[in-house]
Amino acid sequence: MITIPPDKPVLIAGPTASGKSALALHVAKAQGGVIVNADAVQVFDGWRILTARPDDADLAVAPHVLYGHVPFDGDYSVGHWLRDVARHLTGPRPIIVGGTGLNFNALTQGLAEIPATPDDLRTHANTLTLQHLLRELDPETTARIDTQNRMRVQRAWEVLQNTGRGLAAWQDDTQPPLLPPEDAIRINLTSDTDWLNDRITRRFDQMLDQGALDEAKAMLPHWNPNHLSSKAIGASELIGYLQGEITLDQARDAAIIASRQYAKRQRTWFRSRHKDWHQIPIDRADISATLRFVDDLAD
RNA sequence: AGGGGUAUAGCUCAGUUGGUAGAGCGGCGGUCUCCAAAACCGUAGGUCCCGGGUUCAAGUCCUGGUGCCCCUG
Repeated sequence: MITIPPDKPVLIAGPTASGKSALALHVAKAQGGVIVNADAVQVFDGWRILTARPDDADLAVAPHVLYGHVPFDGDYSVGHWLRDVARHLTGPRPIIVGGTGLNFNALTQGLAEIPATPDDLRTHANTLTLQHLLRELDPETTARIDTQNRMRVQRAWEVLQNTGRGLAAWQDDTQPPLLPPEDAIRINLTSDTDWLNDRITRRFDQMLDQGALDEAKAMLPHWNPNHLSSKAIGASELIGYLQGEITLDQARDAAIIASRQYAKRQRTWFRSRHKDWHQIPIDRADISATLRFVDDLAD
């Protein structure tokens, strides 16, 4: 049998459509545990098919947590996730799976504990120009961030405004991680790019077959591109089709391209940050062979 | 068959009064400690359909051909 130490959490990271969830499910089925979502978009309700959230059959196989537990119009971020995931580190062995690198980073490397930005401050910040934000930043922080990246600059500005302390100073005070890397079995799924791109295409068509359009129709009355859940790849594309702005083919192509680009970003992130994780080439092994590989890791 | 139009980067197109070419998208590489399925940065691609001509010089003008589109029969 599989001999993963029963108490060590399992971390499974990999690009979109690489088969992370299937692997997590197999591990859970074989040796128990709770599957914990580490994906930034699967936490939201709504868009279940489009975000490839586990279906009823999956849920029957193993307990799943942090999937669809946030309203589709709700707010969420790494901080929320870290607090949520903390509650699942003490019970049955968690199998933490997802494609959001920032989440794994916060979990295993730590995240500065900074008071949340109040809504009205965020709203106000949204109206300011990049130049204005930069002008009011502390030099320490300015030197550390990408000053051309509006979102990073605004985040830094909000922190300084809200707390009176620079983001750099906060980051320097980052506490030890909730889950040190060595305390977890870390699996990083890799694959040939062409292989994955093909899977991305097939998966989107599968989503359409499974009723992604009906899902989009159901979401249409509530559609608001500003909702975090609206960032799900394919959402704005399918809504655009339903609103007659583009053809279904165009929506499909755009969604597939966006997925490929997302996968590329994930690959870049994992390549640089998950160097010391176990690398599993998922495209060169079937699930059972991969499971044996996982099994070997624990020896 | 006749008339008109068009042919420039993988795709859609720009190229001013002739001075050997650009953009957007896509591709590829990278950054990123609280919007991360986000945001951002960098980079490689072109025998300008083919042949001939005018000219110091042609993507740009003339001519023959070919492909595609439209109109008329």
